[in-house]
Amino acid sequence: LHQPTINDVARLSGVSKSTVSNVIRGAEYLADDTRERVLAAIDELGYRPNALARSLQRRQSALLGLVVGDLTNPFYAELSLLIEQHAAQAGYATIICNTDGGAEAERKKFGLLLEQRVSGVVMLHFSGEHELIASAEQANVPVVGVSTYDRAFDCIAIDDAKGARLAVEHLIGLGHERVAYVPSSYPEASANAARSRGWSEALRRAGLPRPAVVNLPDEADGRVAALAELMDGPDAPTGFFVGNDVTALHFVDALERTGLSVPRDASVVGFDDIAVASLGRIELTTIHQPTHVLARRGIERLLYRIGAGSDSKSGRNGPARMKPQIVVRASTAPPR
Amino acid sequence: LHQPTINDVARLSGVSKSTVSNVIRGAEYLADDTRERVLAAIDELGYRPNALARSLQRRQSALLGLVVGDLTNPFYAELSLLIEQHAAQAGYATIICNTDGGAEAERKKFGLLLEQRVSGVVMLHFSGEHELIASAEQANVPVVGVSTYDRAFDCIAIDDAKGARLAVEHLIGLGHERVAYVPSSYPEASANAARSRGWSEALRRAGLPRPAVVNLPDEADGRVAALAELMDGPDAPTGFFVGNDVTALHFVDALERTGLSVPRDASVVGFDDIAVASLGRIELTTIHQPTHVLARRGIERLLYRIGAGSDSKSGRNGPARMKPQIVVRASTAPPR
DNA sequence: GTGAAAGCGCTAACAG
DNA sequence: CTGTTAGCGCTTTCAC
Repeated sequence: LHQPTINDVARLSGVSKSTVSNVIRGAEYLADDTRERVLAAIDELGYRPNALARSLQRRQSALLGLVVGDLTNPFYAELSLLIEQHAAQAGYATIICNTDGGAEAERKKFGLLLEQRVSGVVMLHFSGEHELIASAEQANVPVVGVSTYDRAFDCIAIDDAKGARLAVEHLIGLGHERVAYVPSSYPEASANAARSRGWSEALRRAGLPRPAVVNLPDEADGRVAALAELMDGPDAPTGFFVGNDVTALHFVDALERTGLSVPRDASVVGFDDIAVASLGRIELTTIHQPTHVLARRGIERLLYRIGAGSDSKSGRNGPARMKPQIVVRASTAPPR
Repeated sequence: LHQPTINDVARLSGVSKSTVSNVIRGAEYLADDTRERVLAAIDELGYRPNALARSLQRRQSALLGLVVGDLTNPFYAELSLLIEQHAAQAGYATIICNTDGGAEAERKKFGLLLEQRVSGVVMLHFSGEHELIASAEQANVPVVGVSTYDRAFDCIAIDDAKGARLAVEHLIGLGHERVAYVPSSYPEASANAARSRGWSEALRRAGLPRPAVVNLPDEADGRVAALAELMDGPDAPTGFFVGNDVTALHFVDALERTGLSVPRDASVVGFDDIAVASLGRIELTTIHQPTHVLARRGIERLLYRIGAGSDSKSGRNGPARMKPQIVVRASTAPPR
């Protein structure tokens, strides 16, 4: 009725608890026949080590936390997948927490993670509440940011400002003179800020004016109406740099529902290079993010810090910034 | 240096461990001032209950397992998100496991989950290895399938065969007489079988012949070549029912890369109704799946079975099947 | 090489 | 209403 424990195995194989423990953990100096007997007992009973007990005793769990703003965004779904894979490979199980980008949910889930005594946490989104990170570090659980930047923790991310500059320079190179910025609808605060900075920087360097930031309503109809109005005047932007691909997809959609066409009437550049962006029907020009590298290096960093254990801040590094690359597709063209 | 424990709280507030435990667990019959003192100590120390210890003692963790075949598929990403939300609301943390549809990864991750002593697991994909489920049930951890069907566990899913029939009947109604089936590339064994069954059933009822199943290569170039060949003859299918939306997107893409156009030269119906399917550029006709209902009912079922605890199979139900609905968009039209 | 013993941090009777 | 007690299943010295 109750799950077999190490005691049951010990009894059945006629050795002591500790011997069983030794074979489970693959200790050295074990008589071969002892090991065999124990192993036999283990699978006769279908014994499975209890990670709860082990973690309690070791004061170190095999759990990692993963905080995601919006799992529904393919970019984050892919990062999540990759991180889970790497974690599993290292023997860790991943507790996933979606925050919907909200600070409250984030705080609550973060608390959950700390109670579960995760050994570390990966943030794919951070609302900026520094106390959270402080409480984690104080509890000795390292935090790393992947594809999100904050000075509160180690992070590995793309150079957002540079990516934005690439995007805007591409548009400028095509001949666009009024290039607007459309922030992504899920506020990745830091990324948005950096991308917006890159945008104005590129404009400034080219000596071009800076059109108003285009904030669109969340729901589809409102978006179309707002866009129709925006695009009406003679000074309407002809090029748009959008904060991320998902938003860019919606943006193009809304634009085209107003009767305009991309790239004929307006050019659009996204950010992330999610899978659908390369579909023939979509062909979105965008800034590529190397998800595999981000995930791998993020996990490496986290595991290193977990391993480094109590020898304090030893592991703390400056933020690692990857070089962005632009992928030119068919959503951009010279202005009319 | 080490995290504060219940003992530290007890000492600081001058009461015993159990009293602290009582206030944490919100026991009744507590003197108000005792509670206050303890509460004060708790946040002075920044105490956080250790879920590991609690779970060990209670022989019941606050962890749920979530097994996903492909988190990269927006349909599963959304289900995962919803399930995590519901789980969190019920106080459970969700351990996510991607299997890539492989039986080996599934077995390995499933083992991980059982070692972590999850209280239950939700399968969004199942490779069919019944021993896994048996080992879980024997360890007293209930398993439910959401949007996947298998007789080994409780499940809540759409009626796949009926959905397939709707799709095919829609094509037939439009005048298509050669309607082929394109299985999804990630083999959801049971769903694929049921959808294929629904497809032939609809064809049979209409007295139409059954074209060969269209199995396409995984990589893009191969797909295009294979399709070009398939579409070449005079008896090429004019209507296609594709196993899921992601595959349908790729299918349309490949078709159009051969120089054909959808829906002019061929009609395509998908399955799932993922978000991108409704984009103006895509407008994929598809079978809608009520993700919210699936997730909610799946979790309800799981929590019920967890709660039902040892009073055995009491909770075991027949599979619940939801009615599918077709969403007609612009990827289907009468044949030329 | 193997066993005995002392906890890890918490809960849950059961006394007081 | 609060404290005492006995573990949950495992790891880890330290003797034998």
